[in-house]
Amino acid sequence: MTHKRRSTLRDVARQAGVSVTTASQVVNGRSGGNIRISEATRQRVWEAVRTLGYTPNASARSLRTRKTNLLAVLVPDIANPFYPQLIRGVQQVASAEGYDLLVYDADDHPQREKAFVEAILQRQVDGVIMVPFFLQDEDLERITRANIAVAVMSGAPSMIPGVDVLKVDDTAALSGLINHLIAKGHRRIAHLSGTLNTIAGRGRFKGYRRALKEAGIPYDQRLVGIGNFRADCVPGLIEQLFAPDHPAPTAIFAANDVMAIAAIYALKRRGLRVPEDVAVCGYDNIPEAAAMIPALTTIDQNMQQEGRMLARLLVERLGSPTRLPERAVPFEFRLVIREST
Amino acid sequence: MTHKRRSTLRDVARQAGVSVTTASQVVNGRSGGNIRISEATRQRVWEAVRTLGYTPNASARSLRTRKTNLLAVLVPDIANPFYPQLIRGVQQVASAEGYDLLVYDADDHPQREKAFVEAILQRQVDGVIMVPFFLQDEDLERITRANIAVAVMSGAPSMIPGVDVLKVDDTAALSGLINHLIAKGHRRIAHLSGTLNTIAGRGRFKGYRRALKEAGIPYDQRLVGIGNFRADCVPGLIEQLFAPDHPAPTAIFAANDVMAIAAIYALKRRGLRVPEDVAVCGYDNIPEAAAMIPALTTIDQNMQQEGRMLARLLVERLGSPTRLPERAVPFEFRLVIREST
DNA sequence: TTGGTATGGTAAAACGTTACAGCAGAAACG
DNA sequence: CGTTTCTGCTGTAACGTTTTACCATACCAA
Repeated sequence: MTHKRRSTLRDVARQAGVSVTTASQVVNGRSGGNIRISEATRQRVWEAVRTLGYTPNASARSLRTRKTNLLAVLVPDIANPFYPQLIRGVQQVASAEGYDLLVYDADDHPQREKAFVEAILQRQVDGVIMVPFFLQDEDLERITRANIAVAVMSGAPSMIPGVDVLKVDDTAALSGLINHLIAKGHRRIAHLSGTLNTIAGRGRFKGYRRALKEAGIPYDQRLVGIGNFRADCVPGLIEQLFAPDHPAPTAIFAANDVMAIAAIYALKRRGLRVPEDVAVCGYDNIPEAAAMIPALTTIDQNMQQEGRMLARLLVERLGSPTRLPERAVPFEFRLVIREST
Repeated sequence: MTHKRRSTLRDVARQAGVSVTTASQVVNGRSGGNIRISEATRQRVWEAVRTLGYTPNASARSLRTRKTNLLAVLVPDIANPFYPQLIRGVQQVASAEGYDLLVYDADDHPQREKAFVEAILQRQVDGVIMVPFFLQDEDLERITRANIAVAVMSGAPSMIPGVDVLKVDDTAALSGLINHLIAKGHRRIAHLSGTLNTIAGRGRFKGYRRALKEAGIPYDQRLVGIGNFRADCVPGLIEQLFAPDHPAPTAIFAANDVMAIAAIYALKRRGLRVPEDVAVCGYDNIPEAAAMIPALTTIDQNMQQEGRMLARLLVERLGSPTRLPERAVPFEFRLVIREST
């Protein structure tokens, strides 16, 4: 069975008895400048559009206008509840502005991030939003050189021309969190780190060390477990932290909520109570954090709103006729103290 | 600052001293049929590609070939941990096959599902994968008429020509689950339903009623709370279920894990123990289900693998020169009994 | 009349690819 | 040596839009 050809603007024009140009102008709702079309022809064109079931061909349009109306978003691990929230936020403004969204899940593999770069270059997307874990500045520059707008969420605001960044400056929040633990009397505070070759992983680790230093607590290597932001690594790390060769921690700061929650369960399975025996806190404030028992103390970054902000930076840049200077927007953090500490 | 033009196939051809046609053939790695190109020319073309940093323009290519290499996936609620897993599965095979992925989060709004249809029609995506909650058969037909391959995950296998379906026939699993509860001695089994105008919501509700009937347990309207698949509705529903005007349930079957987990916490906050006082089970087997305490009894549908299967159905259909008949692939369920029952 | 200026349109050339048909030259064959 | 058959390549026409420049007519003022 051969499919009947999808109707084009030419068909519409013929049907309405006008030129292709006119049909195009009507469909695109042009009116400014010296484009004038009588109400009567408008009607006829729309009528033809309706009877033929015409839908514009996005490829042709993009080819001509050099605009794809496509945004891409790269996340390190879509299974982490943090990122779907971010994506939702991005999608809300993207779709309100007429953009569709390409989503790439790097699944924590560096080469998938690289592949992302290649893909968007071919696709000629209008803009990208990324939470890069492995990509270097040179990769970003390659993208901007291809005239693609970029907004990144990052802790290292390495000002690349034309790249907007949502600046994750969580020093204050991290200090607040650690100080909160200290105020509760904790001295042996452990850290479950994220992947350390990522910016977020390093940032949180550094924040932990800095806050300890400020409080005059010596750093103890045995109280740090190097993890990967995922739940699966946690049981093993807890094992290490509570090894009998050194005094056990009384509090744990995990690099994200996913690990913190996993830690709480691991502790419970060892017969330890949270927060009575060990206090636990996380980072992200994912939905589960508020719901669980004990409710998790954490740092909130309202991911949905962050997504919206990133998308907004992007569409502003895209909408502007002149080349905007890059911006660094700091993002608000909130220390959310709940039952787990 | 005006950007330097991105180089095209013409530039490559000129640089390599060959025709555009030849350049195209080399880049696309054509060799079959009567296309023959000497090794020497090949080298020169690739050399030119490299020095010019040439990247094919996807829009132009799509326009010409009528293939976008784009797949779209529609999910009802990306914040439900079930769907990111599905998306990941889809992406794994999609990207292995050279497709990029458009993701649409309906956020539980019917009109966003409608918008999805419009979007993919314009985009001329090659195929779509959907978990439609509100869309009707006629919407699907509209999509197939536009020559777009469709694979849906659905419990109502309404055989539309050209639409593959991953058939969610969970009757056996549901019976197994309820029978497990009955075997444990439960008679007053409550149900926290999902949104009832969705296929999944109705299906699970029906399964619950059927299983009760088979077991000879009378249906009690007061043991059913109409929910929405999200955690936020649960506390109120628990309130109702345990209202003093009727005997309280001793077991709860929630329409998905997200609600089941919320229910467990709501019960704990009321001072009830799970499973000693009330047994709770869910549906989906999201990652949290295994990790939490008490670990959740649930029905596993291995979402990542489902995503892979859906994507595979699609790419097979796309790869086939002849029009394949629609297929209905049943999907395996597994009753996962853990600590919560 | 002449010229100027709105008004409502149209023709043709892009945008960057790929598909199709064809065409030289060399080699093979009788 | 004439014909056929490979080999390796090229020219041109699409694909469906939007943009630019231009063209009729009609109307109005001088």
